[in-house]
Amino acid sequence: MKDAVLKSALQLGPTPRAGVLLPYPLPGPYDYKLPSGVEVARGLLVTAPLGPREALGAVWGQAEGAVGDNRLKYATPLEGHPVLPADLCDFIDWVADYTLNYPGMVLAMALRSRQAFEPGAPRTAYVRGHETPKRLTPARARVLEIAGDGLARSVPALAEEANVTPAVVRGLIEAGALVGVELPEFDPVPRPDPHFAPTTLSLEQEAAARSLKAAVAAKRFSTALLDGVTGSGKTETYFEAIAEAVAQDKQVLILLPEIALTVQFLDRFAARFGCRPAEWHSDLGQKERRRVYRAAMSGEARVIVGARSALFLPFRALGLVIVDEEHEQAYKQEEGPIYHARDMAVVRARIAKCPVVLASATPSLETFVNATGGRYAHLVLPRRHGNATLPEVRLIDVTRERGDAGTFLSPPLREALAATLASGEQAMLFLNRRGYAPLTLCEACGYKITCPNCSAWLVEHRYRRRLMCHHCGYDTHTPAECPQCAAPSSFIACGPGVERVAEEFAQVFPEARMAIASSDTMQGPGETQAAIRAMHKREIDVLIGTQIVAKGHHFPQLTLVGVVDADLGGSDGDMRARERTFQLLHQVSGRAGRADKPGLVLIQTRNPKDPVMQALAKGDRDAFYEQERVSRERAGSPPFGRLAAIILSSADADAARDAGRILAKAAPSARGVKVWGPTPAFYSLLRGQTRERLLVQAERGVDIQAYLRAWLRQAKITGVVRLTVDIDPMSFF
DNA sequence: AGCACGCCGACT
DNA sequence: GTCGGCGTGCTC
Repeated sequence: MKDAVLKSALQLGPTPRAGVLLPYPLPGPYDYKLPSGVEVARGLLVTAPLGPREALGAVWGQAEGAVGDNRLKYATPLEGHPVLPADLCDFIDWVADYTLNYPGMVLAMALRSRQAFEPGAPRTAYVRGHETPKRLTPARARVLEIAGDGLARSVPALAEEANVTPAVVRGLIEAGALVGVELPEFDPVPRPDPHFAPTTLSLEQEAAARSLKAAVAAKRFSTALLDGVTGSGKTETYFEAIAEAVAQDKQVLILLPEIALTVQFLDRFAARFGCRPAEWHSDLGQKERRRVYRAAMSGEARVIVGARSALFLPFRALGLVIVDEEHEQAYKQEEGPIYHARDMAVVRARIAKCPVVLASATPSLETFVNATGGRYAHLVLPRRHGNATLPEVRLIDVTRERGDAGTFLSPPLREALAATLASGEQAMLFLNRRGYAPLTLCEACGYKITCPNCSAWLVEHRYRRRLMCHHCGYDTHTPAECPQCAAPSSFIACGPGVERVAEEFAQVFPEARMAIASSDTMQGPGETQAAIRAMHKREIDVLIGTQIVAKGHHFPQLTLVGVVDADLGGSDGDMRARERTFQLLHQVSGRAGRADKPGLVLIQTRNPKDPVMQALAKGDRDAFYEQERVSRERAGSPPFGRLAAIILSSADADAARDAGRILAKAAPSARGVKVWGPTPAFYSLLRGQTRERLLVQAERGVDIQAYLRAWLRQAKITGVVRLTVDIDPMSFF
């Protein structure tokens, strides 16, 4: 086969040459010969020999010619010559350039599911043939009767319907009584119907929807922030934009921050459009992956909901991109090529010349600045849908209102819980900390139990009777005696985790029915759903949980939310800490008091004067954002300045530190650029790797990528130290 | 990313 | 004397 290709190439005139991008960390495309007659088309998928192996790659342009002709090997187009869309190729180049990654490694994200390109295995189904078998047993008769309706069925389907073994069906095929017909590999992807069940929108929703639909109809790049509190109906509003795009025969990409949310989302989508959209995320089965990938590439899949990686799907006719909960941290990819999916979604849309909609109740400051500054359209949905009112938020100063030592529910919170339970309503306690206690220390000598692989405390998980590292998964049991001073059973638990709050709650309210929801008490999403269902069915009165309960669940009877410790994550120096705290607590607060019942939110804090707490108590989001904007502008922080982090990691601690020093010394001086560090990363030891960080801070107009490229080109980091660049890091550490 | 080539310690 | 450690370099 391959010989034939080679031979024909030699005989039939000139051999085309092409630059082929391969999914490896190579500086650029490699030159290959193509079989004669094959056009050098950007995006053409090929297999190409690279050293000892055969790699999947894509034609990226004309051959460079730097490598001698005699050394060029043949790349072979994939069967059917599938071509990656031009806008995807441009996007890949752009991302590589922006994130300072090898283009091949970015291409690798688009080619992740290799199987998607292998020739499809068509399914064979069977219909009644002309022959009638000589021996017509009752089993055979049943099969033939079913097949008599002319509908093509697979062997297992026929066998099941006729209640016979597949062997009977095989026998009939053998006898010619059933004949095979080839079916396409997959059933057709259902097409969302824009007119299936249009929603009645409020006036504000209607106005926003009209604006979004106009943007879709304009078929050019634009950006809009859909800004509305929880329950204001953002989803229904952007569904109208989706309806418009589908009606225009365009494809839609909806990004969600995590797959856990999709089940609910898929159902809502189906209620509006008559079928579920296609899904794309990391734990999709191989077959489904292949199906969705191909359907994206053929244009058959109109709407695809996915996590970050869906940005790299080969959409044939992308007409709208939606980033829901655009402020979510989960959009930041922290491994491999580091990128922010929200920002890349904007770029993807710009290259595809289509609108992008960012939706949030608590936008990132970057997006807020862009929207209020006029760069993005700012569509505001000011009210909750229906008559539901926003909850009342009260701060509890735990430095004054404290209970007994070692308790975490203050007297006012206990009173409110008691009142809520007495009135037969539901409550939620929120604490963004898994496990029983975040720190275990020796009472005798002060020794703190830490992870051997990471510079982090081990967290006690009392249900599992383990001490666990939340960074690398290391776990162990509590030692019988202190490894430092050998004092027996001297360990005490410090601080609260959800398990400990649940324990205290059960002591105070022994008759109340409660459940804990945390990513580790739950055995996967199924159990989370169970806890949430129990809450819905009122089988429990109180749900105690981590962030997992903060997102997207509507409990009509939930009228009280207690935030056990609002001061977590208040690490000063991180410019986004306040913003994040605000976003999280706002989201949690939004759980209280829906469906006409007034809600109450009690926030326990040691700093009631803090602007974040004040903003929450007064319900004045924009004043808080404005204050944050000013402080960021003053500090030259994003979006008023640019940041990049360089991370040096190595199993050899000294090597990482040396590399950091050498690199810092080699930093070129440039106008408007400051280089900080090296300093140990916040978790300086992570999974056994020592990590040093340098931070580049640049003024807004500086080409920070060019600066980094010039710097890193001359300072070669070698061997055991790995260098990673994080453009637009989310924190300073 | 793989994989091969190439120089220094504990084994048949 | 060899087998094998992983450090460096190459793949069109």
